[in-house]
Amino acid sequence: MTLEKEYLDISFLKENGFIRKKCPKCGKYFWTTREDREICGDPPCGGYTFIGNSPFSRIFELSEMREFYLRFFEERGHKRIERYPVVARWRDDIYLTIASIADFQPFVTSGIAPPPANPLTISQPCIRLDDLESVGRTGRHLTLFEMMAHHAFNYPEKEIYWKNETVAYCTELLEKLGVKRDEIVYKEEPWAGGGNAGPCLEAIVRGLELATLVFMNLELSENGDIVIKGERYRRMKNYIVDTGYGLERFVWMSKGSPTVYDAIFDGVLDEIYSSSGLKELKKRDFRNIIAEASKLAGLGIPKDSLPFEVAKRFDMDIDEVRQTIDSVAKVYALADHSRCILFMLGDGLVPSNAGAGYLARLMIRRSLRLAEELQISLELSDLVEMHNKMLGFKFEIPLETIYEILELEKERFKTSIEKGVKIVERTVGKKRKIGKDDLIEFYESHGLPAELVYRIAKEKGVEVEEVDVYSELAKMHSKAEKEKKEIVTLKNVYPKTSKLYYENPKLFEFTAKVLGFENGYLILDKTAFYPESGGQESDTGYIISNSEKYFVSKVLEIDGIVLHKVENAKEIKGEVKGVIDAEKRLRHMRHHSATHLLLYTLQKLYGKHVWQAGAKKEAEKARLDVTHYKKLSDEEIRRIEMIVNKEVFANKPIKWFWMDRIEAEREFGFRLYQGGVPPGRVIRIVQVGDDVQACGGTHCSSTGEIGLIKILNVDAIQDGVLRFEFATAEAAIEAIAKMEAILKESSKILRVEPKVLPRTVERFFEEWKEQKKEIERLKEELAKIKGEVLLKNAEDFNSVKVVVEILSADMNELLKLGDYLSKRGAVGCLMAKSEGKVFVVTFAGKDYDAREILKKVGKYAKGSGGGKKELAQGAVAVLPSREEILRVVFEYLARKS
RNA sequence: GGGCUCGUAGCUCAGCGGUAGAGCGCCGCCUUCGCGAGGCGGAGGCCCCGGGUUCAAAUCCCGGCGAGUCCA
Repeated sequence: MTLEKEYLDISFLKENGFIRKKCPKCGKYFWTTREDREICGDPPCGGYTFIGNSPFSRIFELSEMREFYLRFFEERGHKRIERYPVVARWRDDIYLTIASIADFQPFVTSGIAPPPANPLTISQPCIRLDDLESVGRTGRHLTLFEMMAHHAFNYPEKEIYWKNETVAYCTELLEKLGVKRDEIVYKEEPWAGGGNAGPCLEAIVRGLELATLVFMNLELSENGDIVIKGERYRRMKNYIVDTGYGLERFVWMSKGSPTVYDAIFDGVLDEIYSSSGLKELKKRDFRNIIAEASKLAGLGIPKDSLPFEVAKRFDMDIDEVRQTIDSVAKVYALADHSRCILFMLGDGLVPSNAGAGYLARLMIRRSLRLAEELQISLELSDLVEMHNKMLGFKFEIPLETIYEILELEKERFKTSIEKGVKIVERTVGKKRKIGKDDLIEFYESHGLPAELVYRIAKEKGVEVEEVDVYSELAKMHSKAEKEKKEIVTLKNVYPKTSKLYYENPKLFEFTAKVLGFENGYLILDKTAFYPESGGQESDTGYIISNSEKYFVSKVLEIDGIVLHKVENAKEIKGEVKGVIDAEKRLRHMRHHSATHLLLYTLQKLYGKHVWQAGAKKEAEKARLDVTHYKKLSDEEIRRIEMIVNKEVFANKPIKWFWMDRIEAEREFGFRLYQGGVPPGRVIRIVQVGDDVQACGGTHCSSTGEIGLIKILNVDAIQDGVLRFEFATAEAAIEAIAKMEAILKESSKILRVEPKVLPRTVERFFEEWKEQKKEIERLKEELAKIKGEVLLKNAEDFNSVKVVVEILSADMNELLKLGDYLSKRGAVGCLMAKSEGKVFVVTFAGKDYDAREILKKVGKYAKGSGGGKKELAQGAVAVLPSREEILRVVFEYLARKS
């Protein structure tokens, strides 16, 4: 089945003079009111024809356009919604908000939760890094853009509006902006993404795609009957109007500027140009060149051949054109990237070497490199400040924090490059030629762009293999595989388990009805057993059935059904009694409440960029991972410990209640979702002191019950993420006792008071080093003295001194002695019995080979070894007599001379 | 989350199975009226930690810890 008929039933199009045509170039269908229009006009089937000639009736700035759009839809019954953060904290499948619909996935789109309003309109800043390389070069790509949208969520029992209304709105909006109806092209293009799909119309005006109207009515399904882009889909019960209008593109079209960058970054571009160290950028006549390049890019001409085409048209030198385009592209990219960075950091992303934070670091480093290549005198923070002023947006993170992060990142990048340059210089100094593998290693392991390697190699006059490192890397990474998780599946269907612990976390005994028993897992109608979730470990305890006691070792939850893993049970039926290990549960509860309190304290002390990045609550200790851009000193950690404990001592109440998710989000914001986003229309809110979070865990009834919070350790698990390990109440006392025991034991061994332990240990360590050196020196001395004696008593072979001796010494001493003798031209063999084997050292002066002597000895006494010509070492299994060895050595000498 | 690189003297690093090295810095001496420069000499190493292989491990293998980097 195809989607074709989905387009044919849009009666609005037919009733308003649109006719369906097939583009002879791309073979796709499109709608237009003009009989004489042949092609769809979408690049590459045509080019931009609005540059320098806008179809709009007036010019719009970003904020004017945004307001115009939102008001247009407000006036047509849509509710205006505040933008969501660009960091998609409510999603576990994507790091960044890539579309307005991403705000409502997965719970709203799947029908589990209601939308915040219906229909609604929003202007959602989105970040897409897929086409990073194109930014600045094509004239239209941006890493951050605002997707203006109107959405309608339709359900089987209630439809808001569907295709006709959507196309009508789009047409009306464009006409209101001055676009003639016969300039509008609606191109059919099936859409798929994020597990959903559906028919889609692209609204194209003069070659530029201004909006995408998606009619999302399909979902991924293995046995679906509709195939789009190789995946199978089936129809959804609910269906969604998902539109996307590019704010920046609308502004661009209104101005008819050469590029989208010229339309939206005007002030910033001027600043970059005038502070640039490059001469040609300070001239303004290059703008025609750029306009032409942009138009050509819009025609779909590959970016590599752009300079050639432009040079042809302007009758210019191709290298000059290439250089100009290259430099200007860098200016554009820098303007774009710095705005993206403002949103990333402003919405609380902390740069890191892994995870979401890496994306921020990537953008910052690219920008720093661009700024350096352009030799601009402005700092990254200056650009960020300009964007911030122009936008007039409110960000959660204060600018001062953003500047501090940028400064730190700049320093990090600098040291990393300095280090890298050294590595390259070393390699270049050693090798004749730098190959493909070297270039890849430089980039992947040390973060060094190929351009830098070329430059250094050129300076040193070393050849470098000509390869496209980046496409090589892309090839390597495309092979990545995905793993599948294993999950427990149930044979029968059960109702959701009623969770008694939600209302009373101190209920440790209960009775319940058995609904099923599969694979050792017991399913009840209700339970007080807490299943593992939210980082809180599951309860353990007993199930008593017919006066038999079964151990419950693990509890988990699947789709609202709680599974109790019961040990050594064959069958359980009827009514059972559940008994929970109360001690363990209480410890979990204290750790859980303490985790909330610690996070709250950290956010209060350091700022809103502090987010939970993971947590685990066990009986002995708990851990909390948070994002923060700096490491903490010991003093700071002690201060945090003190402050968080004051919250404990203040004995503030802990409350939990159910709340409408939309209302909760409105009242408390997204900071609710520190531990992830719970599904459902109504969510459980836990208030620990002044902290509020969405949480399904079990908690104490007041902060005082936590007793005491002892921070055991803090370390960085990656750049930008700190891990706090801590313990509460009994667990804290246990942990402290453990430390104390270690201290006591250590001081007992040294027979000192714990408080002088550091000093004593230091003294011992120093003395140990001192004595080690002394022993070394004495051994050296001893070897000399022994050596002298041995030389005096040496045998003689054709005036070569031969020394063979069995001593009591260790390997080190034998070697020193052997070395001494060898240097004095003696030949021979030393042996010593030690540690259950016999060490052998042979030496041979200058004219013989110690390794050969060792071989002979080894053959005679069952052993092996090796070394240098002058001195060799090894071991043998049996200890021969001195005479026997002497004979072997003499035999060797006799054969050699 | 996954991959890769690196942990050796105070610093920058070499060595990559066979008795731990270089340059810079530090200390002393010579030279100088003094400083600098130069010359000579010296101090300074749990070769990140823990296992394993081997006659022998800084070096090879496995596991940790730490630093860096790329990708998702």
